[in-house]
Amino acid sequence: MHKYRSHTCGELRKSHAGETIRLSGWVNRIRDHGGLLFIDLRDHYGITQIVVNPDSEFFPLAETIRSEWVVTVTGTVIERVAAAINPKMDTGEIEIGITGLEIQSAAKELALPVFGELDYPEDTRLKYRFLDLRRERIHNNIVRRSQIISSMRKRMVNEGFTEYQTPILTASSPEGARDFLVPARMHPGKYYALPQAPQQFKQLAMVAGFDRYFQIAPCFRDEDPRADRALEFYQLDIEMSFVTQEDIFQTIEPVLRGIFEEFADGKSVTKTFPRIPYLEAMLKYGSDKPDLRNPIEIVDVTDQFGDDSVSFKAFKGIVASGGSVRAIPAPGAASKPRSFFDKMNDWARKDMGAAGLGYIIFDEIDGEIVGRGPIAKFIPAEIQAQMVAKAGINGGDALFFAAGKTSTAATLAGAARDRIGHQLGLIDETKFELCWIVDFPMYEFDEKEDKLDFSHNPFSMPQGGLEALENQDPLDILGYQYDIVCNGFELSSGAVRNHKPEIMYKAFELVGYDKAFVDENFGGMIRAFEYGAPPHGGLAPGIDRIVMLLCGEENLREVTMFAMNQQAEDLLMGAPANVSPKQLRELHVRSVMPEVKKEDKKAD
RNA sequence: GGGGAUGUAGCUCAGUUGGUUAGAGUGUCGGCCUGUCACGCCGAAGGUCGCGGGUUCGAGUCCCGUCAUCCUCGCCA
Repeated sequence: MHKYRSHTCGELRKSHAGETIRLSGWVNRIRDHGGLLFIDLRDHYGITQIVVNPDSEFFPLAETIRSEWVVTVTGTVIERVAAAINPKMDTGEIEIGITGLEIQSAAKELALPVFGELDYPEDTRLKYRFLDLRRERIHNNIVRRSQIISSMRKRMVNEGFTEYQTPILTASSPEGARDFLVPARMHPGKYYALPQAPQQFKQLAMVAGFDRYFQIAPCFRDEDPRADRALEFYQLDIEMSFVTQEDIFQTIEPVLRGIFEEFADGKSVTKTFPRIPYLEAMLKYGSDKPDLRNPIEIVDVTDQFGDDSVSFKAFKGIVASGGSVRAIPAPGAASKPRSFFDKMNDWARKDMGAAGLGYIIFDEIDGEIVGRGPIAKFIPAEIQAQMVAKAGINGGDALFFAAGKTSTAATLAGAARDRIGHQLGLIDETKFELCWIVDFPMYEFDEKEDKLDFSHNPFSMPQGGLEALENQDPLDILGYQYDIVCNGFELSSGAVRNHKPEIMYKAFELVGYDKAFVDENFGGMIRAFEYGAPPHGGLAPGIDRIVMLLCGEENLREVTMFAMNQQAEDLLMGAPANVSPKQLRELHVRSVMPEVKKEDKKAD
């Protein structure tokens, strides 16, 4: 018999009764009846109950065993009597009568109990990740992640894509996120950068004639992490040649829908992804990553508040100065207490930094819809009726109002839409609602820098091409740029690329970068485009976020085997860490520590 | 860097208007227990109430500062 096991802990059934077998695993749980001892033995595959009788020579040893020890058990498969069957366990119809026991590895008192579904502090979980990962939920998540990635590969290959690798040590590129840098030992003072994405490489692969590229690509961005954002993450990176935006949609939508359907676990998945222009998304949902499970749709009521008959000065002033007012329906909110509306207002002021949220509550009285609330008296019934009609609401509903500069009002309205949707329980948790957001603007005005900037991806093809760049107001130019959004999370970003050098130079010129800058920073790609570049495009769905959604989790760490905390520290491995002076010398690097605040300065 | 929440036994938590010796569950240790599967029963050990200062006759509780963790804003083309 094999030294450690003949079967796994999830394998044995009634049909094995009478066989002599050997199992190895962790002790999940012990029930000591004094005269009779039960051990639940767990491995990756399942749990099997071991029985030890007091007349067994191994009884004294078995009594010393504790949770999470690793043991090897030899024994006979016994069919349980009817009363002893545990229908909750796959192996619940049998148990193992022990004839041999070997302790492979004992365990200290646990810093983190494996058994049970309790929540534990993140730092403890991360420090003892090897224990945490033994726990059923996260263990299953990690396995599911592997299955999802495996399915992605299979689907991509079936669509005629080929997987290629691109460098991890590459050149820093300006714009975008902060790069992780790696000192170049052989080139004092110079640095490699870890790729934020293999963007330029996959485009170069297209120029090289490979077509239909994909990669499970590791990406690195040195920015502060969030629940849905990590320093290092994986993209299903995709690029195709000789394609229009429509070709890309037709190719990728089935892949992504297929992945979601395969792992949705009973939740419904959007059949045909709606395509929502960016401007429409910003108006109706106040976000470029709308949660379409939320039925609320925002409407613009700037004209209503601008009407001469309205005397609500705060909003009239905003309208007069070119701002906007957006109305957010709150279905059924009329029955909510005053505190519901006050709290929304407090939230807008405190969390959103807004002046506040106006609101009107609408009641149906004798067949007529009548508004009430602090600002209702400033708005004539006729104007209120226009708002009701525009928002498509009824008696018993309310309208919140977000006012300000158009972009500010839109964003505030979007945040309010999310909040109202959640608080009124309008979010259908049984759905994956996917959509394309299309027609992103090429440029936006950067208020802080007081200059024009790329709003999305500088390598995208502007709609209208060179002609648009030369003749249109840059802020009106749209790009062949698109996102995939699911349940309020941006899953993917992509574009038809700009493969013409003259359009590239012009696109950069508009944001203040001259030819020399482009040549210096994107020299490889520009050069490539001068030697026969195919029209091409692609996108890059974020694998971690997809897995997170499909596992029903709200944090990437729940689907990441070895994760960092929010301070970007690996508490298990102790990264980042000091290195020796010798290592630094070899790299021609010296640390310059930040200045310490005065009161902290203490001799130690 | 800003905002919010949290911090009490190995772990999960309770702890009232400030008032005697800070509790429970679980785990650990000891005893009992032959059909449990969150086994049960009895007992014991286990605490810098995150840390520092202040108010007070008296602080886990109130105040100030600070640290840590998470969420979030900035940031993430």
